[in-house]
Amino acid sequence: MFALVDCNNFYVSCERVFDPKLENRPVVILSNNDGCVIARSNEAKALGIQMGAPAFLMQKELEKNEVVVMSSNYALYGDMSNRVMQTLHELVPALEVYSIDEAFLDLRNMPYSDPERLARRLRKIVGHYTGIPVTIGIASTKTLAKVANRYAKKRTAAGAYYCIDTDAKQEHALAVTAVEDVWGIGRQYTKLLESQGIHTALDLALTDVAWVKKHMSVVGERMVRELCGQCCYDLEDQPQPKKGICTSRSFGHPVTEYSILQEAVATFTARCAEKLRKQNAAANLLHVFTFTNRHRPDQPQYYGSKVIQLPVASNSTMELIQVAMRGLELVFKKGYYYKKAGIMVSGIVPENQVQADLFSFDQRKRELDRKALAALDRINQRMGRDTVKVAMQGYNRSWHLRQERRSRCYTTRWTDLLEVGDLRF
DNA sequence: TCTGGGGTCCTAGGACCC
DNA sequence: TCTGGGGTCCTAGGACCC
Repeated sequence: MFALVDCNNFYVSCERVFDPKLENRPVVILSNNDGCVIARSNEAKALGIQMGAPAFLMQKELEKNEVVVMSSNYALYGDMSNRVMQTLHELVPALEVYSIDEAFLDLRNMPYSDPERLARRLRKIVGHYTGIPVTIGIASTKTLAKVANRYAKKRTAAGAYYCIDTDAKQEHALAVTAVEDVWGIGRQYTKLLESQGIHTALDLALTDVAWVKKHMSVVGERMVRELCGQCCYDLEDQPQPKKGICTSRSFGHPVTEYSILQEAVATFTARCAEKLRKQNAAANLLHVFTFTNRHRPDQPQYYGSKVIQLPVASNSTMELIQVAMRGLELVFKKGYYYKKAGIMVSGIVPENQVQADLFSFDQRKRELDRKALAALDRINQRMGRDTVKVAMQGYNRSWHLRQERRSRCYTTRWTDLLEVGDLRF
């Protein structure tokens, strides 16, 4: 059996742990730049506030209903996620972290003969240690565990658990799950399936596998098999090395100046280099892109993009920034209002398997860089991000995100520690 | 004024090899 | 009526996830 543990309204729950005044009130969390709604409390869901809705279009509605609107605080959510995952891992060692708020557990080797008892225990301990409420779905395949989790959430607003351990329960859960809510079915496949009269997960489970394979590839075939209880996806407890790493942001204000764009792109590149070093990898390709605001048809539109092959794979902040600046120079055109820029690195290889180049490879310089960067990572780890940085990243940050209502970094910054006197119930 | 960010997998088709 | 056969690598595009 697999269990899918999913944190309820995760970002809102994180905020509530440190600010109990948010309990029982409608709360929404906005995406970067305070753009769209990306998390909602149950009270906000009940008001009909949609996931992904642009905040500026809902201003009045949010005010009218006295909805608490907050910017997202990823330092907090990331840290709370680690705590939840660590707690789960202590209870069930075979764990796959599937996303910031979800984990699959492999229950095969657990001493509990009664999975529901285990679910109750997991909920209780995670709640006690972290303050985060979770919902648990248990079934014989990952896809069915997803179905069970969804079913549990629908059944009780508070979120609890559901275990698909008999054929009757399986059929029932599938029958009441809309096909669009199946893991792996998005907008396009929903359209296709609805047109064939396939409306529920049960309909899909009973569909001819050959037809599904023809129209939805092997991914669809596996989905159907998993819905029937035939396991196609095992637990992946070892995180796979990334094939591409991307850092990109929308700007708080449109950017027209080359030097500001340079600072932003240099900062994104530094972030990508950090991520590469963290997984002991280096990249062969660097992709620079920047574009204008497509929601402004009154302004001239432009999408600039350039991929550069590095002579030797690298994870050096200095080297990658130099390459990125060359790319940006080729891409930048004067006279546009840039909305967003980013860096993507790919062609990723393990750091210790970098193919050297006969002519441009300077072993000594690389070794010096490596030492300097290790020191830089240690300093920034201890003293905070960008305590030491490359000058090109600048001090200006006028391209900076809008984050008008962000909570404090309660768990990751000493100056933001909660004081007990802050809590007035 | 204003609409997120970061990923994965699969397939088809073209270019090329012997 | 009847194209040779068996491969690899790369890219673009489409679908999906949270």
